[in-house]
Amino acid sequence: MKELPKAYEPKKHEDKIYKKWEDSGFFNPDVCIEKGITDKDAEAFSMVLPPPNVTGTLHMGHAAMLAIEDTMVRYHRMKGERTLWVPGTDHAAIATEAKVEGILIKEGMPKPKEELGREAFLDRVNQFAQESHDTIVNQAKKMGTSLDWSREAYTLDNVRNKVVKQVFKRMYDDGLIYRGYRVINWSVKGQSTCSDDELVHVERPAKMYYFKYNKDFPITIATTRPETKLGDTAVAVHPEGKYKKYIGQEFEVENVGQNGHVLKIKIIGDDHVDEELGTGALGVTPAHSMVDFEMYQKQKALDNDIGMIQVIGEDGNMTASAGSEYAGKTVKEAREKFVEYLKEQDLLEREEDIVQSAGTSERFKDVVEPLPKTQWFVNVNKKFVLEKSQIDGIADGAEVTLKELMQTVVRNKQINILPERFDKTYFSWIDNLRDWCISRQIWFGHRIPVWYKGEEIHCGVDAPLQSGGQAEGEGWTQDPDTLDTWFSSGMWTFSTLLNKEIKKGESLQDWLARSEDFQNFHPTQVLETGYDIIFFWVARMILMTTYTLGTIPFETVYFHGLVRDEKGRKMSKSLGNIINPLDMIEKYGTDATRLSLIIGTSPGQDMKLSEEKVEGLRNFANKLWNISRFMLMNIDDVRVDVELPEPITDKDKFLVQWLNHIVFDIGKLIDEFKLSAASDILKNFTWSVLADDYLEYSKVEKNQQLFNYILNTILKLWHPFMPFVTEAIWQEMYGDESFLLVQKWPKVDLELKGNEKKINEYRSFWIIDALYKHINMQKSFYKVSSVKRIDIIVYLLDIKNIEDIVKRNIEIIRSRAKLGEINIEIVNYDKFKNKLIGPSVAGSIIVEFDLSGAIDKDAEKSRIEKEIDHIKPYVLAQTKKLSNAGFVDNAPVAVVDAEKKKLAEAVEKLEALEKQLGSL
RNA sequence: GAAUCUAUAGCUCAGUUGGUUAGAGCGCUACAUUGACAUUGUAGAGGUCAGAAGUUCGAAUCUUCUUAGAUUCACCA
Repeated sequence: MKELPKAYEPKKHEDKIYKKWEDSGFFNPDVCIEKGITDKDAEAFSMVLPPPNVTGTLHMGHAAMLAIEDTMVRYHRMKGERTLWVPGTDHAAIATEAKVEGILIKEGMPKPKEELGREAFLDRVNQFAQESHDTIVNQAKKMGTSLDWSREAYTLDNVRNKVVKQVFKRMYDDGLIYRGYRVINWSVKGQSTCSDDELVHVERPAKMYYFKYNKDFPITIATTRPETKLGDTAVAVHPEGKYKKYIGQEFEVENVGQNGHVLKIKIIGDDHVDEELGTGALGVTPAHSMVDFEMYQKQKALDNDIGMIQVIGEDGNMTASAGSEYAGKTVKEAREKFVEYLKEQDLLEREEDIVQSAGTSERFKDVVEPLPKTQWFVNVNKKFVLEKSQIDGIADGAEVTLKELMQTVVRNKQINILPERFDKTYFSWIDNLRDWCISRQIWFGHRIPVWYKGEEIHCGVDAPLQSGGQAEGEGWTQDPDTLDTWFSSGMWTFSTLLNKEIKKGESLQDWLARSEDFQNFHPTQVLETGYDIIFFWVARMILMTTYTLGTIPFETVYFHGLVRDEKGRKMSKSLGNIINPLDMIEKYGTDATRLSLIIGTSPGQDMKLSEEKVEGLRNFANKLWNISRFMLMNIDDVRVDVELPEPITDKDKFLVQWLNHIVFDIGKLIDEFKLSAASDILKNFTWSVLADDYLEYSKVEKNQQLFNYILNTILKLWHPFMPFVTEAIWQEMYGDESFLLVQKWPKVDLELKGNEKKINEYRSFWIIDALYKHINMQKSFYKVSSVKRIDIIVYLLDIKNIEDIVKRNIEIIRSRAKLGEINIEIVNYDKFKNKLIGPSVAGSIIVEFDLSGAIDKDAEKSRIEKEIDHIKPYVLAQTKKLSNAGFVDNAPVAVVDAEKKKLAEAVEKLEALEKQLGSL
């Protein structure tokens, strides 16, 4: 017999247990195989951790992700699968660089990059990344994550760098990566490009100006950005619209915005122009608008070069091309000056207040300036040959585009997205996808593996060699830019599984071939992440993996919702509503924190979290502890491998069939990714069925071996959700050489599951439970102290065959309901004529209480009346339903029978109640 | 402008392919409590399932519309 302390104190156990788990090596599938815990031929289950930013700290979003993933991983490990969960961190290029730059500036270095130079600056960033890396890793451990730390990866380490370069080169050779002069999103503040997906649209008030370039120009245009009009080269009108006649004409427009600024404006036709909007004509500024640039390209393809004038520079100021009066002015100053000029010249027809949404850089927060620049792009529409394909519907050597690859694997369900509705989001994103700008003008990241020497370009994994074979060839300089961070994270599922030993000159194919982890664990089974990075990351992984390997990166994508506060608002510093997971862990324990992020949530649906919820689950963890404490006090000798004994008593049979059912359901639900439902059902079973009912009944009569079996099973079932408290109990029971972490998941007794007759027999205890609850309720209703041992007579109506079971369990009832004498009589209903009795139990048992005149007649009367009011309409409705030919003819027989039965029971009950009322 | 999601008890949510007299937890009310657990137990009050129309023998569940809220994408001349 063991005795646990009275309450579970998470802090006393969690860190100690985590350390034991880590030391055991069981997070590593190789160790599990070596120690004979996992069969080497067992099915694989692998997952990568969406790498948190190195400079980040744990927030509720991470906590939810870690809780959900760890629950899946632990379940599969216990099922005996070769289970691998790979950890890692993301260098988060711009975010990290900007953070370190900010720190250095604060420390009194106004221009860190200039002052330190590339190498020294990067040293500082790397140093910072290393330090904060440990923070996030330790926080992940606090969550109880069973990640295999021996395989930890980093998006910017040597292995990842090598594979990034290899893939870049292959895409370059396939013509999918190209260098082009195009309009990109430029962050003046960050002095870098950003991709379309990194823009956040912000609503802000603006003014729309309607004007003509000059008095002689025939068409009025409208714009919110007059200053860019200094760089207009065309006016676009609808090809069939009111300005049709001007199409093809060219105007030399003088004095635009200032004396002497001449613009050549061609009138072009374009479908994009909407006659109803603005003036029905728009000034085309190819250098400072994506849409205008596309028109420019379209015209060029038609051999009609309309030209391009860049009037805003990378510093955010007007260029010399804007004219001498504007050059060097800020955009704002230029706009004011231009509008002033229009007014003076009487060219401004009207201005209008509007709300416009402006694209801002997610990282730098400033409004981006579209401008033309030579950058590296991934062409998503170009055909290439996919040599080897394991994608359904695409053969080896087929010609495809990246877009097609991304579409195919989701459409053919090789990749399943949960919840399914994100399919639509995914497809519509791909439909509108433009070429992906991958070069960034920052230093922290994978440097573009391209070297220039005059007009020559060299793309390769290594720098171009001189003929002598020394290092970097003379005269060659590497492109200074680095790659978009998502370019490297796009390879995360396979780049983390590569053999860490790098061989110079080796092809990716050979490298993959000698990477055991890759052979064993790719594709991964599940990718679990927030839906906010579906485009950034999920889509890019699909792109990179299908391209590089001709296969999928993962089979299922599971999106969790965003964690919001109890009012459904986003958690933010300014609102002061942030719930810090580490505070919750400190206060209520990791298990409660984890479960609060799983129970009551569903995929893709934002979840509201309150401290009260975590608190409630802390209570549950303690309940589980005390359930175990109680059971252990009643077991002389606990055994890990205890067998399920053949249940003898009615209550044991009842519990056994229910437990069997639960084991089946939990497994099924987890397999279907319904973690919330699984934990909810399990919690309900544990608290009300096991603790409140079964264990209470067991105080009268115990079965040690069954206790042992139930306890083992319940701890196993809970382990994936609440790893610490369950492991703590387990090790109290079996010593710290035994790990619940790697115990075998409980099995469903299929013989019992399939045997309906046996199940019915095992369930028959329900009538005893109902009888007990009925007695309890009556005592409560009549305000009889629950401990007062009153006498009762139990009348069994001789219509149901329940005599045996009631007699067998009479002691259980007496003891639990705290009764005195119980007499059992088998009677006919007539016995109750003109008598005051309570309602029946299931229409077959009537209980008479000896209250020695304690009954309040009025109270009883109103109670019965209330019950009659409740049941009467039901009987009427039910009768009507059953006399409706439409129902009886159309509904399935089983349904009709069930309804008939329900009616019969209700009628019986109603009659009894009416009789009682009459006797009052 | 387009798409998607949400609307069920005071609060947070369940409600499986349409067959419920619509459930749980928290909160509230009353009572109980000396060895598993006050981080507890028992009982109770509380809902015309956002609104309207339709399909059906039957709708919280399916369809359409309306209202409110949220998110994403696009446009922004």
